[in-house]
Amino acid sequence: MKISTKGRYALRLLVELACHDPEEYVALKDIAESQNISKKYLEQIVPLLTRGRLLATNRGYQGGYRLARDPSTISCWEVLHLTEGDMAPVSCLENGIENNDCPRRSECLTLPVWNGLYKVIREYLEGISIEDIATNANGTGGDDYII
Amino acid sequence: MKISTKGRYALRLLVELACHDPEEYVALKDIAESQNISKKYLEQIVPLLTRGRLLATNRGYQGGYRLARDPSTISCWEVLHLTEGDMAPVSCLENGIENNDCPRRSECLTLPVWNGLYKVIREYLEGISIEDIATNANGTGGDDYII
DNA sequence: TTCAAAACCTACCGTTTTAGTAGTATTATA
DNA sequence: TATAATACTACTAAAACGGTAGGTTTTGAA
Repeated sequence: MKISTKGRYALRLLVELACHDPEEYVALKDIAESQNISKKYLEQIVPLLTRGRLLATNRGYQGGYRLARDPSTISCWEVLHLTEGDMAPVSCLENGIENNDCPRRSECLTLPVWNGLYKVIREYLEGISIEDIATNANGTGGDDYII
Repeated sequence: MKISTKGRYALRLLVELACHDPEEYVALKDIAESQNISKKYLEQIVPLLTRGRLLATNRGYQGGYRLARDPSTISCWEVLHLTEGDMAPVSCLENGIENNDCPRRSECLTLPVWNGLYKVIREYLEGISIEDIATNANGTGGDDYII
């Protein structure tokens, strides 16, 4: 039950970009350095975000990445869904509870627990935007977000 | 970001026991059969629950397991914590946010996101007991728990 | 007292996922 | 055309996952 480095690094990268001029293209090298993440590994993560239309890219000299949308419209959920794949807490829910082909489905008493957990996680992460994080919008100076 | 079979099987086992006479010892063989889970694999999971004082056990002829506590006092959180280990969504939080020794800790903008996620997950799972599941306490006939 | 049914213990194992590294190709600008 | 950037693909060591296998110990009944 862990978020992998892919999702965590992607989030940090997007937050960092949200702190830059929205027009400016930032090179992966610089992000990797300031975030202390392997640039080569980031190269592998970033295409997930460009394909998901979260990042705009510029190749060649002085190229780099910038946010493709306003950071207030990009939710954590969207980022993690792109990088972590399906965020369902159990595989039985991966294609929606309706398309569950488990033979025990109808009698499974625990399935509603997982479905509710899925919902709780999704709603929490949908409620936090990249901008929220970049501006430390929980504000209180506390250690967590209360939405 | 998945609950493994250990946690899922453990939950199903406890729910099944909650449906039996609380005094009766049920053999693992029977649980494995009715739940369609490898008995040998369950043998590996069950000690986690006995050590956690959720199960009482009886060895030898006509032995088996029964719940050590009233199912209304056993929460999903407790079960998953015992079987899945620390349920923190990122390793940075595994020993509590205070004992995080990451050098980036103080400047890490994403940490509060994970801490809040941790909280949301914990509170949801703490709110559901084994008895709730066994009696299908969400009641509505819906697909998830709303606590 | 012996037999059988149960829990208990521990080693092993194939597969998948994770967290990268490495090298090359392509693109764009000065 | 040199250079600095992204893009793509292959590889890999280590860990986690989901079991299987085989033996030991305990207990109650015949």
